[in-house]
Amino acid sequence: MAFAPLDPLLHNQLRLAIMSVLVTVDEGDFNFLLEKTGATRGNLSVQISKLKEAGYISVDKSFKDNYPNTNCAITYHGIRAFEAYVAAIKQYLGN
Amino acid sequence: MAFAPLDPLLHNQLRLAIMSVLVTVDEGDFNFLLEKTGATRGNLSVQISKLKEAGYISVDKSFKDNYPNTNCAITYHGIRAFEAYVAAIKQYLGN
DNA sequence: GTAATTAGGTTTATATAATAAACTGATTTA
DNA sequence: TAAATCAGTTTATTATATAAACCTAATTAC
Repeated sequence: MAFAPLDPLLHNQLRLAIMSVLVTVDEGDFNFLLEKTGATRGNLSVQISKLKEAGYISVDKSFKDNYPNTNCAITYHGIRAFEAYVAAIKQYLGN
Repeated sequence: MAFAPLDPLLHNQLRLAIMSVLVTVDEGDFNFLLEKTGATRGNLSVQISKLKEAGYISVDKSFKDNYPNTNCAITYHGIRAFEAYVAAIKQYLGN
């Protein structure tokens, strides 16, 4: 039982938090994620981009009440990656 | 239930693997950790130093059969930190 | 006996990454 | 119309992770 490698994209506090939120709600916008994760806007923006680029989440940008609105949803691929990460890191945690 | 911060020292694959091994065996030398973690010597050396500097492990360097031998053991402080990390990251993993 | 190899590590070089600070552009309020 | 707010993005800087190169002593091969 060697240690499985940890997906570097998910082995980051903020990106993992984003995925952790999205895996339960299936949809959430920028401000929702901001509140749930406690991140700064800049950091959240960057990490959303990386998750999108990897295909772990889908990002829909539109306008809502005259303001830009960035809506995020986890993808099937993202769910699989998240589950794989959870299984992998549990090997490190004992029990 | 906001996300607890993850101890940056433990939120690293190799350092977490080292701690994961040492928390179960209580003592292991460089080659033992090398085999268990699958790391390179350089990386293992660096990460052992960081864990030692943080007081998470104690390191005893001696000679064994004419060769240098680096023996590592987890400290009480290290056990506490590991347990705190486990509790914290579980918040991210769901369930 | 000395050259090459192995053992057990350490040091350093570099590339990547994480994060906050600064910026942008539109909207609303004073 | 000036100032403040909203919703983000871009960039600049610092830190980090990792492998490659290096080091010293011991052993083996010739």
